[in-house]
Amino acid sequence: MGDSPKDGGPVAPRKPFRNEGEETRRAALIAATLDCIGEGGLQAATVRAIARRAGVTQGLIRHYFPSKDHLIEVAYQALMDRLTEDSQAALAHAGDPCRRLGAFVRAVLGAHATDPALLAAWAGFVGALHRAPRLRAIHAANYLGFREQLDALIGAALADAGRAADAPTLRRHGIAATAVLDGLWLEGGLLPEAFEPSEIAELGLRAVAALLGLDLASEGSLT
Amino acid sequence: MGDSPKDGGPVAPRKPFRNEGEETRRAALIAATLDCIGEGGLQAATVRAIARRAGVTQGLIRHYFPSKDHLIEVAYQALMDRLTEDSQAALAHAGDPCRRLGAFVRAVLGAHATDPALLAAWAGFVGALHRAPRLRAIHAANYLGFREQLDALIGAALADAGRAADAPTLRRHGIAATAVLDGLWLEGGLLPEAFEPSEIAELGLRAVAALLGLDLASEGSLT
DNA sequence: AACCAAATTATACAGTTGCACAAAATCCGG
DNA sequence: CCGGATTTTGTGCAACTGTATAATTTGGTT
Repeated sequence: MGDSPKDGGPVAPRKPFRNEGEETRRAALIAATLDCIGEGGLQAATVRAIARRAGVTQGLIRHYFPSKDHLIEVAYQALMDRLTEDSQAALAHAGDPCRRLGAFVRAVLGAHATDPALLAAWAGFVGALHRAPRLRAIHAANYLGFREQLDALIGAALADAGRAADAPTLRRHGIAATAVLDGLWLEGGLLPEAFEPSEIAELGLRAVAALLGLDLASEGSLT
Repeated sequence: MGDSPKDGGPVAPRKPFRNEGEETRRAALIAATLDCIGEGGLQAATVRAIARRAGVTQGLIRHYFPSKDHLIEVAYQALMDRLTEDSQAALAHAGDPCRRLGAFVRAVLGAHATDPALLAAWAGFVGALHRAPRLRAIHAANYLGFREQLDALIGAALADAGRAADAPTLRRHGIAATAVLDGLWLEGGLLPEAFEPSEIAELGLRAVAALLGLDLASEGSLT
Protein backbone atom coordinates (compact mmCIF):
# COMPACT_ATOMS: atom_id res chain seq x y z
CA MET A 1 0.00 0.00 0.00
CA GLY A 2 1.41 3.31 -1.08
CA ASP A 3 4.60 2.31 -2.79
CA SER A 4 3.89 4.14 -6.00
CA PRO A 5 3.36 7.89 -6.20
CA LYS A 6 -0.03 9.49 -6.48
CA ASP A 7 -1.83 9.45 -9.78
CA GLY A 8 -5.40 10.68 -10.03
CA GLY A 9 -6.70 12.63 -7.07
CA PRO A 10 -5.18 16.05 -6.53
CA VAL A 11 -5.20 15.59 -2.74
CA ALA A 12 -3.19 13.07 -0.74
CA PRO A 13 -5.43 11.73 2.05
CA ARG A 14 -2.95 10.37 4.54
CA LYS A 15 -3.99 7.25 6.36
CA PRO A 16 -5.18 8.01 9.87
CA PHE A 17 -3.60 5.98 12.65
CA ARG A 18 -3.57 5.55 16.40
CA ASN A 19 -0.53 5.42 18.57
CA GLU A 20 -0.61 1.83 19.84
CA GLY A 21 1.93 0.73 22.38
CA GLU A 22 5.20 -0.76 21.31
CA GLU A 23 4.34 -4.23 22.61
CA THR A 24 1.01 -4.22 20.82
CA ARG A 25 2.59 -3.31 17.52
CA ARG A 26 5.44 -5.79 17.87
CA ALA A 27 2.97 -8.56 18.67
CA ALA A 28 0.79 -7.59 15.72
CA LEU A 29 3.75 -7.59 13.36
CA ILE A 30 4.93 -10.97 14.63
CA ALA A 31 1.47 -12.45 14.27
CA ALA A 32 1.17 -11.02 10.77
CA THR A 33 4.52 -12.51 9.87
CA LEU A 34 3.48 -15.96 11.05
CA ASP A 35 0.22 -15.63 9.17
CA CYS A 36 2.01 -14.73 5.97
CA ILE A 37 4.49 -17.59 6.26
CA GLY A 38 1.73 -19.99 7.18
CA GLU A 39 -0.22 -19.00 4.12
CA GLY A 40 2.39 -18.55 1.44
CA GLY A 41 5.72 -19.72 2.75
CA LEU A 42 8.73 -17.64 3.61
CA GLN A 43 8.76 -16.07 0.18
CA ALA A 44 5.32 -14.62 0.77
CA ALA A 45 6.41 -12.92 3.96
CA THR A 46 7.53 -9.66 2.37
CA VAL A 47 7.64 -6.48 4.38
CA ARG A 48 4.72 -5.12 2.40
CA ALA A 49 2.56 -8.21 2.89
CA ILE A 50 3.34 -8.31 6.60
CA ALA A 51 2.59 -4.63 7.05
CA ARG A 52 -0.67 -4.87 5.13
CA ARG A 53 -1.80 -7.82 7.25
CA ALA A 54 -0.87 -6.01 10.43
CA GLY A 55 -2.83 -2.97 9.31
CA VAL A 56 0.15 -0.65 9.12
CA THR A 57 2.48 0.60 6.42
CA GLN A 58 5.78 -1.04 5.69
CA GLY A 59 7.91 1.69 7.16
CA LEU A 60 6.77 0.76 10.64
CA ILE A 61 8.49 -2.58 10.49
CA ARG A 62 11.89 -0.96 10.37
CA HIS A 63 10.85 1.20 13.30
CA TYR A 64 10.37 -1.83 15.55
CA PHE A 65 12.83 -4.30 14.04
CA PRO A 66 16.35 -3.56 12.83
CA SER A 67 15.78 -5.67 9.73
CA LYS A 68 13.33 -8.04 8.18
CA ASP A 69 15.58 -10.97 9.03
CA HIS A 70 15.42 -9.97 12.67
CA LEU A 71 11.64 -9.98 12.51
CA ILE A 72 11.72 -13.42 10.94
CA GLU A 73 13.90 -14.72 13.76
CA VAL A 74 11.68 -13.25 16.45
CA ALA A 75 8.64 -14.70 14.72
CA TYR A 76 10.24 -18.14 14.62
CA GLN A 77 10.95 -18.03 18.33
CA ALA A 78 7.39 -16.85 18.94
CA LEU A 79 6.04 -19.79 16.95
CA MET A 80 8.15 -22.19 18.98
CA ASP A 81 7.01 -20.57 22.20
CA ARG A 82 3.42 -21.01 21.16
CA LEU A 83 3.94 -24.68 20.39
CA THR A 84 5.68 -25.46 23.66
CA GLU A 85 3.19 -23.45 25.69
CA ASP A 86 0.35 -25.46 24.27
CA SER A 87 1.92 -28.80 25.03
CA GLN A 88 2.95 -27.75 28.51
CA ALA A 89 -0.52 -26.52 29.34
CA ALA A 90 -1.74 -30.06 28.79
CA LEU A 91 0.38 -31.20 31.72
CA ALA A 92 -1.41 -28.96 34.20
CA HIS A 93 -4.14 -31.35 35.30
CA ALA A 94 -2.44 -34.73 35.31
CA GLY A 95 -0.95 -36.58 38.22
CA ASP A 96 0.05 -40.07 37.19
CA PRO A 97 3.37 -40.00 35.25
CA CYS A 98 1.97 -42.24 32.52
CA ARG A 99 -1.08 -40.04 32.22
CA ARG A 100 1.17 -37.00 32.01
CA LEU A 101 3.17 -38.55 29.20
CA GLY A 102 -0.01 -39.53 27.41
CA ALA A 103 -1.47 -36.06 27.78
CA PHE A 104 1.73 -34.58 26.38
CA VAL A 105 1.68 -36.83 23.34
CA ARG A 106 -1.96 -36.08 22.73
CA ALA A 107 -1.34 -32.35 23.04
CA VAL A 108 1.54 -32.42 20.58
CA LEU A 109 -0.30 -34.45 17.99
CA GLY A 110 -3.85 -33.33 18.59
CA ALA A 111 -4.11 -29.59 18.77
CA HIS A 112 -1.12 -28.91 16.56
CA ALA A 113 -1.54 -31.49 13.88
CA THR A 114 -5.02 -30.18 13.18
CA ASP A 115 -3.79 -26.65 12.57
CA PRO A 116 -2.26 -26.69 9.09
CA ALA A 117 -1.21 -23.05 9.34
CA LEU A 118 1.14 -23.83 12.21
CA LEU A 119 2.79 -26.67 10.36
CA ALA A 120 2.99 -24.61 7.19
CA ALA A 121 4.72 -21.82 9.07
CA TRP A 122 7.08 -24.29 10.71
CA ALA A 123 7.89 -25.85 7.35
CA GLY A 124 8.60 -22.43 5.93
CA PHE A 125 11.15 -21.80 8.64
CA VAL A 126 12.71 -25.24 8.34
CA GLY A 127 13.33 -24.59 4.67
CA ALA A 128 15.56 -21.68 5.64
CA LEU A 129 17.32 -23.17 8.65
CA HIS A 130 20.57 -24.13 6.96
CA ARG A 131 21.41 -20.70 5.62
CA ALA A 132 20.45 -18.63 8.65
CA PRO A 133 22.76 -19.27 11.62
CA ARG A 134 20.48 -17.42 14.03
CA LEU A 135 17.50 -19.48 12.95
CA ARG A 136 19.60 -22.60 13.41
CA ALA A 137 20.44 -21.56 16.95
CA ILE A 138 16.78 -20.98 17.73
CA HIS A 139 15.92 -24.35 16.27
CA ALA A 140 18.65 -26.11 18.24
CA ALA A 141 17.57 -24.55 21.52
CA ASN A 142 13.93 -25.39 21.01
CA TYR A 143 14.55 -28.91 19.74
CA LEU A 144 16.79 -29.75 22.67
CA GLY A 145 14.34 -28.13 25.07
CA PHE A 146 11.53 -30.24 23.68
CA ARG A 147 13.61 -33.37 24.05
CA GLU A 148 14.55 -32.55 27.63
CA GLN A 149 10.90 -32.11 28.41
CA LEU A 150 10.12 -35.46 26.86
CA ASP A 151 13.09 -37.08 28.58
CA ALA A 152 11.76 -35.97 31.96
CA LEU A 153 8.28 -37.29 31.23
CA ILE A 154 9.64 -40.60 29.98
CA GLY A 155 11.98 -40.97 32.90
CA ALA A 156 9.16 -40.39 35.34
CA ALA A 157 6.86 -42.81 33.57
CA LEU A 158 9.51 -45.55 33.48
CA ALA A 159 10.41 -45.00 37.12
CA ASP A 160 6.75 -45.16 38.04
CA ALA A 161 6.56 -48.52 36.30
CA GLY A 162 9.50 -49.75 38.32
CA ARG A 163 11.87 -49.63 35.36
CA ALA A 164 14.16 -46.72 36.11
CA ALA A 165 16.51 -46.14 33.16
CA ASP A 166 20.08 -44.85 33.07
CA ALA A 167 21.05 -41.72 31.16
CA PRO A 168 22.06 -43.30 27.82
CA THR A 169 18.88 -45.34 27.67
CA LEU A 170 16.83 -42.29 28.51
CA ARG A 171 18.60 -40.34 25.80
CA ARG A 172 17.82 -43.00 23.22
CA HIS A 173 14.20 -43.13 24.27
CA GLY A 174 13.93 -39.35 24.13
CA ILE A 175 15.42 -39.10 20.65
CA ALA A 176 13.24 -41.89 19.29
CA ALA A 177 10.07 -40.55 20.88
CA THR A 178 10.80 -37.07 19.60
CA ALA A 179 11.32 -38.53 16.16
CA VAL A 180 7.97 -40.32 16.21
CA LEU A 181 6.17 -37.22 17.34
CA ASP A 182 7.91 -35.02 14.78
CA GLY A 183 7.34 -37.54 12.05
CA LEU A 184 3.68 -38.06 12.84
CA TRP A 185 3.16 -34.33 13.13
CA LEU A 186 4.72 -33.92 9.70
CA GLU A 187 2.77 -36.75 8.14
CA GLY A 188 -0.54 -35.55 9.50
CA GLY A 189 0.09 -31.93 8.71
CA LEU A 190 1.45 -32.38 5.21
CA LEU A 191 -1.12 -34.93 4.15
CA PRO A 192 -4.16 -34.48 6.39
CA GLU A 193 -6.50 -36.13 3.90
CA ALA A 194 -4.63 -39.40 4.29
CA PHE A 195 -5.61 -39.89 7.94
CA GLU A 196 -8.69 -40.01 10.10
CA PRO A 197 -9.22 -37.07 12.45
CA SER A 198 -7.72 -38.51 15.61
CA GLU A 199 -5.72 -41.26 13.97
CA ILE A 200 -2.40 -39.47 14.26
CA ALA A 201 -2.74 -38.88 17.99
CA GLU A 202 -3.83 -42.46 18.63
CA LEU A 203 -0.92 -43.74 16.61
CA GLY A 204 1.47 -41.52 18.50
CA LEU A 205 0.24 -42.91 21.79
CA ARG A 206 0.61 -46.47 20.61
CA ALA A 207 4.03 -45.82 19.09
CA VAL A 208 5.48 -44.15 22.16
CA ALA A 209 4.05 -46.93 24.30
CA ALA A 210 5.70 -49.54 22.07
CA LEU A 211 9.00 -47.69 22.07
CA LEU A 212 9.09 -47.59 25.86
CA GLY A 213 7.42 -50.89 26.56
CA LEU A 214 4.71 -49.12 28.55
CA ASP A 215 0.93 -49.20 28.38
CA LEU A 216 -0.29 -45.68 27.72
CA ALA A 217 -3.35 -46.25 25.59
CA SER A 218 -5.46 -47.95 28.20
CA GLU A 219 -5.45 -45.04 30.58
CA GLY A 220 -8.07 -42.61 29.40
CA SER A 221 -7.64 -43.03 25.68
CA LEU A 222 -10.97 -41.41 24.93
CA THR A 223 -10.57 -38.12 26.71
CA MET B 1 26.05 -12.70 -16.03
CA GLY B 2 24.88 -10.59 -18.91
CA ASP B 3 21.76 -8.94 -17.59
CA SER B 4 23.09 -5.42 -17.82
CA PRO B 5 24.38 -3.87 -21.03
CA LYS B 6 28.04 -3.68 -21.90
CA ASP B 7 30.19 -0.99 -20.37
CA GLY B 8 33.90 -0.93 -21.09
CA GLY B 9 35.02 -2.97 -24.06
CA PRO B 10 33.85 -1.85 -27.48
CA VAL B 11 33.39 -5.44 -28.64
CA ALA B 12 30.83 -7.93 -27.35
CA PRO B 13 32.56 -11.32 -27.13
CA ARG B 14 29.65 -13.70 -27.17
CA LYS B 15 29.97 -16.76 -25.00
CA PRO B 16 30.83 -19.84 -27.05
CA PHE B 17 28.63 -22.88 -26.53
CA ARG B 18 28.06 -26.39 -27.72
CA ASN B 19 24.79 -27.88 -28.75
CA GLU B 20 24.20 -30.45 -26.05
CA GLY B 21 21.25 -32.74 -26.37
CA GLU B 22 17.93 -31.83 -24.85
CA GLU B 23 18.15 -34.55 -22.20
CA THR B 24 21.63 -33.48 -21.17
CA ARG B 25 20.59 -29.89 -20.74
CA ARG B 26 17.40 -30.74 -18.87
CA ALA B 27 19.33 -32.98 -16.51
CA ALA B 28 21.97 -30.31 -15.96
CA LEU B 29 19.34 -27.69 -15.21
CA ILE B 30 17.54 -30.01 -12.79
CA ALA B 31 20.77 -30.86 -11.01
CA ALA B 32 21.67 -27.18 -10.81
CA THR B 33 18.26 -26.41 -9.37
CA LEU B 34 18.66 -29.04 -6.64
CA ASP B 35 22.14 -27.75 -5.87
CA CYS B 36 20.86 -24.21 -5.51
CA ILE B 37 17.99 -25.22 -3.25
CA GLY B 38 20.24 -27.45 -1.21
CA GLU B 39 22.65 -24.62 -0.67
CA GLY B 40 20.46 -21.61 -0.17
CA GLY B 41 16.86 -22.72 0.04
CA LEU B 42 14.10 -22.16 -2.46
CA GLN B 43 14.70 -18.43 -2.45
CA ALA B 44 18.22 -18.96 -3.72
CA ALA B 45 17.02 -20.96 -6.70
CA THR B 46 16.58 -18.03 -9.07
CA VAL B 47 16.69 -18.52 -12.79
CA ARG B 48 20.00 -16.69 -12.94
CA ALA B 49 21.61 -18.73 -10.16
CA ILE B 50 20.41 -21.98 -11.69
CA ALA B 51 21.64 -21.03 -15.14
CA ARG B 52 25.03 -19.94 -13.84
CA ARG B 53 25.47 -23.23 -11.97
CA ALA B 54 24.43 -25.20 -15.03
CA GLY B 55 26.93 -23.28 -17.13
CA VAL B 56 24.35 -21.69 -19.40
CA THR B 57 22.57 -18.37 -19.58
CA GLN B 58 19.17 -17.80 -18.11
CA GLY B 59 17.30 -17.66 -21.36
CA LEU B 60 17.87 -21.36 -21.90
CA ILE B 61 15.73 -22.28 -18.95
CA ARG B 62 12.63 -20.96 -20.63
CA HIS B 63 13.61 -22.89 -23.73
CA TYR B 64 13.40 -26.20 -21.92
CA PHE B 65 10.81 -25.47 -19.24
CA PRO B 66 7.60 -23.51 -19.68
CA SER B 67 8.22 -21.68 -16.42
CA LYS B 68 10.47 -21.66 -13.42
CA ASP B 69 7.72 -23.24 -11.31
CA HIS B 70 7.62 -26.14 -13.74
CA LEU B 71 11.35 -26.62 -13.34
CA ILE B 72 10.96 -26.59 -9.57
CA GLU B 73 8.32 -29.31 -9.76
CA VAL B 74 10.41 -31.49 -12.04
CA ALA B 75 13.40 -31.01 -9.73
CA TYR B 76 11.33 -32.04 -6.72
CA GLN B 77 10.26 -35.24 -8.42
CA ALA B 78 13.87 -35.87 -9.43
CA LEU B 79 14.98 -35.45 -5.82
CA MET B 80 12.36 -37.93 -4.66
CA ASP B 81 13.37 -40.38 -7.34
CA ARG B 82 16.96 -40.16 -6.19
CA LEU B 83 16.01 -40.81 -2.58
CA THR B 84 13.85 -43.83 -3.36
CA GLU B 85 16.39 -45.25 -5.78
CA ASP B 86 19.05 -45.14 -3.11
CA SER B 87 16.96 -46.90 -0.52
CA GLN B 88 15.76 -49.52 -2.97
CA ALA B 89 19.28 -50.27 -4.10
CA ALA B 90 20.06 -51.33 -0.54
CA LEU B 91 17.52 -54.15 -0.89
CA ALA B 92 19.37 -55.78 -3.76
CA HIS B 93 21.63 -58.11 -1.78
CA ALA B 94 19.48 -59.20 1.13
CA GLY B 95 17.50 -62.37 1.51
CA ASP B 96 16.09 -62.65 4.99
CA PRO B 97 13.02 -60.39 5.40
CA CYS B 98 14.33 -59.01 8.68
CA ARG B 99 17.68 -58.30 7.09
CA ARG B 100 15.91 -56.59 4.21
CA LEU B 101 13.99 -54.34 6.58
CA GLY B 102 17.15 -53.58 8.48
CA ALA B 103 19.04 -52.76 5.31
CA PHE B 104 16.25 -50.45 4.25
CA VAL B 105 16.26 -48.58 7.54
CA ARG B 106 20.01 -48.26 7.45
CA ALA B 107 19.90 -46.98 3.88
CA VAL B 108 17.30 -44.37 4.68
CA LEU B 109 19.07 -43.08 7.77
CA GLY B 110 22.66 -43.68 6.81
CA ALA B 111 23.43 -42.40 3.37
CA HIS B 112 20.80 -39.68 3.38
CA ALA B 113 21.15 -38.35 6.87
CA THR B 114 24.82 -37.73 6.26
CA ASP B 115 24.16 -35.64 3.18
CA PRO B 116 22.99 -32.29 4.49
CA ALA B 117 22.42 -30.93 1.00
CA LEU B 118 19.72 -33.51 0.33
CA LEU B 119 17.88 -32.69 3.52
CA ALA B 120 18.29 -28.98 2.90
CA ALA B 121 16.80 -29.35 -0.56
CA TRP B 122 13.97 -31.46 0.80
CA ALA B 123 13.28 -28.91 3.51
CA GLY B 124 13.22 -26.16 0.94
CA PHE B 125 10.53 -27.98 -0.98
CA VAL B 126 8.52 -28.84 2.11
CA GLY B 127 8.39 -25.17 2.98
CA ALA B 128 6.54 -24.55 -0.27
CA LEU B 129 4.27 -27.60 -0.32
CA HIS B 130 1.12 -25.97 0.96
CA ARG B 131 0.91 -23.26 -1.67
CA ALA B 132 1.84 -25.33 -4.72
CA PRO B 133 -0.83 -27.91 -5.56
CA ARG B 134 1.43 -29.69 -8.02
CA LEU B 135 4.18 -30.00 -5.45
CA ARG B 136 1.62 -31.33 -3.00
CA ALA B 137 0.59 -33.99 -5.46
CA ILE B 138 4.20 -35.02 -5.97
CA HIS B 139 4.71 -35.17 -2.24
CA ALA B 140 1.58 -37.25 -1.70
CA ALA B 141 2.53 -39.76 -4.36
CA ASN B 142 6.05 -40.19 -3.05
CA TYR B 143 5.08 -40.34 0.60
CA LEU B 144 2.46 -42.99 -0.03
CA GLY B 145 4.86 -44.88 -2.24
CA PHE B 146 7.46 -44.87 0.49
CA ARG B 147 4.94 -46.14 2.99
CA GLU B 148 3.79 -48.92 0.70
CA GLN B 149 7.37 -50.00 0.31
CA LEU B 150 7.80 -50.01 4.07
CA ASP B 151 4.49 -51.80 4.56
CA ALA B 152 5.63 -54.60 2.31
CA LEU B 153 8.93 -54.97 4.12
CA ILE B 154 7.25 -54.94 7.52
CA GLY B 155 4.61 -57.42 6.44
CA ALA B 156 7.24 -59.80 5.18
CA ALA B 157 9.33 -59.48 8.31
CA LEU B 158 6.34 -60.09 10.58
CA ALA B 159 5.17 -63.05 8.52
CA ASP B 160 8.67 -64.47 8.62
CA ALA B 161 8.55 -64.23 12.41
CA GLY B 162 5.28 -66.15 12.43
CA ARG B 163 3.25 -63.07 13.32
CA ALA B 164 1.34 -62.25 10.18
CA ALA B 165 -0.62 -59.02 10.62
CA ASP B 166 -3.94 -57.91 9.17
CA ALA B 167 -4.27 -54.82 7.01
CA PRO B 168 -5.17 -52.25 9.71
CA THR B 169 -2.31 -53.38 11.90
CA LEU B 170 0.07 -53.24 8.98
CA ARG B 171 -1.14 -49.75 8.16
CA ARG B 172 -0.50 -48.58 11.69
CA HIS B 173 2.95 -50.10 11.72
CA GLY B 174 3.77 -48.54 8.38
CA ILE B 175 2.67 -45.07 9.44
CA ALA B 176 4.54 -45.26 12.72
CA ALA B 177 7.70 -46.63 11.15
CA THR B 178 7.60 -43.98 8.43
CA ALA B 179 7.21 -41.36 11.14
CA VAL B 180 10.25 -42.60 13.06
CA LEU B 181 12.37 -42.65 9.93
CA ASP B 182 11.20 -39.22 8.84
CA GLY B 183 11.66 -37.82 12.31
CA LEU B 184 15.12 -39.27 12.79
CA TRP B 185 16.14 -38.14 9.34
CA LEU B 186 14.98 -34.65 10.23
CA GLU B 187 16.64 -34.63 13.61
CA GLY B 188 19.93 -35.87 12.28
CA GLY B 189 19.91 -33.62 9.27
CA LEU B 190 18.84 -30.43 10.98
CA LEU B 191 21.11 -30.85 13.97
CA PRO B 192 23.95 -33.14 12.93
CA GLU B 193 26.25 -31.87 15.69
CA ALA B 194 23.89 -33.24 18.31
CA PHE B 195 24.44 -36.90 17.35
CA GLU B 196 27.27 -39.34 16.88
CA PRO B 197 27.99 -40.38 13.29
CA SER B 198 26.02 -43.61 13.14
CA GLU B 199 23.80 -42.93 16.12
CA ILE B 200 20.77 -42.00 14.06
CA ALA B 201 20.84 -45.19 12.01
CA GLU B 202 21.34 -47.33 15.11
CA LEU B 203 18.47 -45.60 16.84
CA GLY B 204 16.26 -46.09 13.82
CA LEU B 205 16.95 -49.78 13.83
CA ARG B 206 16.19 -50.07 17.53
CA ALA B 207 13.07 -47.95 17.25
CA VAL B 208 11.59 -49.86 14.33
CA ALA B 209 12.38 -53.10 16.12
CA ALA B 210 10.61 -51.87 19.24
CA LEU B 211 7.62 -50.67 17.24
CA LEU B 212 7.18 -54.04 15.60
CA GLY B 213 8.29 -56.22 18.46
CA LEU B 214 11.03 -57.72 16.31
CA ASP B 215 14.75 -58.12 16.80
CA LEU B 216 16.54 -56.33 14.00
CA ALA B 217 19.65 -55.02 15.69
CA SER B 218 21.24 -58.37 16.33
CA GLU B 219 21.44 -59.33 12.69
CA GLY B 220 24.50 -57.63 11.29
CA SER B 221 24.37 -54.38 13.16
CA LEU B 222 27.95 -53.52 12.35
CA THR B 223 27.89 -53.74 8.58
C1' DA C 1 -2.88 26.02 23.54
C1' DA C 2 1.55 25.54 22.31
C1' DC C 3 5.19 22.50 22.09
C1' DC C 4 8.10 18.35 21.68
C1' DA C 5 9.21 13.47 21.46
C1' DA C 6 7.64 9.38 19.66
C1' DA C 7 4.96 6.92 16.35
C1' DT C 8 3.38 6.40 11.75
C1' DT C 9 2.96 7.33 6.91
C1' DA C 10 4.63 8.12 2.39
C1' DT C 11 7.96 8.19 -1.03
C1' DA C 12 12.37 7.23 -3.15
C1' DC C 13 15.98 4.12 -4.56
C1' DA C 14 19.08 0.54 -5.98
C1' DG C 15 19.11 -4.26 -6.62
C1' DT C 16 16.78 -8.49 -7.98
C1' DT C 17 13.36 -11.45 -10.13
C1' DG C 18 10.79 -14.01 -13.82
C1' DC C 19 9.83 -13.49 -18.37
C1' DA C 20 9.87 -11.99 -23.49
C1' DC C 21 12.19 -11.51 -27.65
C1' DA C 22 15.58 -10.60 -31.16
C1' DA C 23 20.20 -11.70 -32.60
C1' DA C 24 23.77 -14.91 -33.03
C1' DA C 25 25.98 -19.47 -32.90
C1' DT C 26 25.71 -24.27 -33.79
C1' DC C 27 24.38 -28.38 -35.98
C1' DC C 28 23.19 -31.36 -39.76
C1' DG C 29 21.60 -33.11 -44.24
C1' DG C 30 22.23 -32.16 -48.98
C1' DC D 1 30.31 -25.80 -48.10
C1' DC D 2 25.66 -24.14 -48.02
C1' DG D 3 21.09 -23.41 -46.08
C1' DG D 4 17.58 -24.00 -42.99
C1' DA D 5 16.15 -25.54 -38.39
C1' DT D 6 17.31 -25.58 -33.71
C1' DT D 7 19.86 -24.26 -29.82
C1' DT D 8 21.87 -20.65 -27.15
C1' DT D 9 22.98 -16.09 -26.00
C1' DG D 10 22.29 -11.22 -24.97
C1' DT D 11 19.39 -7.60 -23.61
C1' DG D 12 15.36 -5.23 -22.18
C1' DC D 13 11.37 -4.73 -19.10
C1' DA D 14 7.84 -4.35 -15.65
C1' DA D 15 7.05 -5.83 -11.18
C1' DC D 16 8.74 -6.62 -6.72
C1' DT D 17 12.08 -6.52 -2.68
C1' DG D 18 14.46 -4.59 1.44
C1' DT D 19 16.03 -0.46 3.07
C1' DA D 20 16.55 4.62 3.89
C1' DT D 21 14.59 8.85 4.98
C1' DA D 22 11.71 12.92 4.90
C1' DA D 23 7.06 14.46 6.01
C1' DT D 24 3.23 14.14 8.86
C1' DT D 25 0.34 12.83 12.66
C1' DT D 26 -0.45 11.61 17.38
C1' DG D 27 -0.34 12.02 22.46
C1' DG D 28 0.95 13.83 26.39
C1' DT D 29 3.12 17.81 29.31
C1' DT D 30 3.25 22.11 30.69
